[in-house]
Amino acid sequence: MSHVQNIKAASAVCYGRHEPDTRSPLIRKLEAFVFLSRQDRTALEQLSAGARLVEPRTDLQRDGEMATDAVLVLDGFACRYKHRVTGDRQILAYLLPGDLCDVDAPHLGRMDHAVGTLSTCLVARISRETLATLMAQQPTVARALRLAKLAEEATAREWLVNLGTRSAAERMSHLFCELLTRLEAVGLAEDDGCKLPITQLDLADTLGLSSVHVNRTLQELRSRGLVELRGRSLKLRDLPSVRALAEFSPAYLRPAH
Amino acid sequence: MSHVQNIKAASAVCYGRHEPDTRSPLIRKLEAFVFLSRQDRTALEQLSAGARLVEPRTDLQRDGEMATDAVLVLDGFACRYKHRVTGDRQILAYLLPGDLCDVDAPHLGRMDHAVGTLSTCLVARISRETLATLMAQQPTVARALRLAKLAEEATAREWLVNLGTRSAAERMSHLFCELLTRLEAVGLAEDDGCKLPITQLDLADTLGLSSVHVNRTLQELRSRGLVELRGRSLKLRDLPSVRALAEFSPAYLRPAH
DNA sequence: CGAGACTTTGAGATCACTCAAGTCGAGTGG
DNA sequence: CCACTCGACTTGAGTGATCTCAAAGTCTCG
Repeated sequence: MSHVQNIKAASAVCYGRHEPDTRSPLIRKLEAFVFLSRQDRTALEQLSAGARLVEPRTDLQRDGEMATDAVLVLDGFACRYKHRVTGDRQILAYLLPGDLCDVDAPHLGRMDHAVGTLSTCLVARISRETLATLMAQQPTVARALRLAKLAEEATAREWLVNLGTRSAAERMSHLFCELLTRLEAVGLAEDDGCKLPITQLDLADTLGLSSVHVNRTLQELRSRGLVELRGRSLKLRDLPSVRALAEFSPAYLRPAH
Repeated sequence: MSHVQNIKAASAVCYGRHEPDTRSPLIRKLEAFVFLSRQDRTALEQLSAGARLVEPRTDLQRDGEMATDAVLVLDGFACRYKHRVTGDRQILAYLLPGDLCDVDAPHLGRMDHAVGTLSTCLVARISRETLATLMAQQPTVARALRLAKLAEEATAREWLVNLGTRSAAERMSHLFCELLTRLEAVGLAEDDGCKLPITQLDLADTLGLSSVHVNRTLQELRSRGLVELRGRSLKLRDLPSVRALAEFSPAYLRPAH
């Protein structure tokens, strides 16, 4: 139920103030890496303050500009991406609820890629100073963020293997397994299914395929009883087979375990 | 003349003790990012102590094992790579002279990929403690290493674009431009040429192509007067055209500039 | 109900792959 | 010094995966 369907629905979203189960996805994610104290959680919850709804297909950071502050995704799908001069786009990574991106942006000069929303997103911008204070005062949080970064790097390596060596069906299965696992970690998946609020064109630009071929591959996976993707929701009908096809093993998403 | 041709020749290599021009490649690389004091340089030179020659195709860190210490490449080509259960291999990154890899390996639990030599290499292993001391006592060096890491990440993003969106000839050109630029930075390239001590099969596993297709693409680039690769040495005969074909811009290799 | 974005389908073209054979070159042993 | 071996490179021919182009179908939202 968590993905922002439209602006009105999302306006009602409220994180972690009264109900124990509606922790911010950032906290849920980091708790998979470390044990957070009450102070840690409080500090993290404050990051969500001032979150704003952002339309689909909106840039959060532009390629070539100075990176100013970090971006925290609270709901919806965003991504890092790069455009070629030919107009081709390659998506480099997905930013899902709970992902805090460009923690060390300040070090970097100009961005060498862009960050943008795919669906409507609930997003908080976090200033360099806020972040520095957080990292200094909550060392456990700092450690968790470092581990999250390592997971991000491992994910990039998996994507290289995906693009370099796997067939269309394998690539797509691998991506679905990864997204499902990551969304499960923040409580946004159940029953081997999750929201997938992106277009087939987005998938194509992620997997290095044409959108036509994405469509046909999707049909193939469905006809084999493996995967179903209708509306904006994804269901892995036969998780063991999908994992086997993709050679997916979730270990890389949990470094230091 | 810097690449290790064979074991006897390499045994004579001696870094930065007497001659000002034979600085360790690590120092040359980091000086592209920051200004190093004499103490910084001395500390860095000590890392090269105890370097050993390693045969081609030898693992330096195995996939799935605990990462113990960091690896500093002083000469030769090494890489990060991953094997699929099908036997396919994907090379994830090249480790060239001056590259210090897995600085934060200690954080990580088990390696999610392997590191191995492609050619004969001169390699120093650096313990976690040595590294920690260095980072604590030479903050400038620590900063340079962080910048080097950012460049590594940017490189991985470029590779994703390469594998996802570029044709065989474009991919290969892009890789050549990148390697040339990186080797230039450590004084191992001249005249738009450099050593490239790897096989066509290695190239294939880097570029996500078959070795047969690598061979044919190489011939195409040569017949177009762009690139020559014979023996183990590479020459970009028409650098502007190769760069244009590859859409290569070296900015990503120099963050914060 | 109309417009625009997204998805689906068909058909032909192309890029890259596989398999298999043959060549080349460096190193080895007789 | 030659013959042999092994790994790397090259070549040809056929195959298959994926792409492009173009048109039609569907859904959503105003």
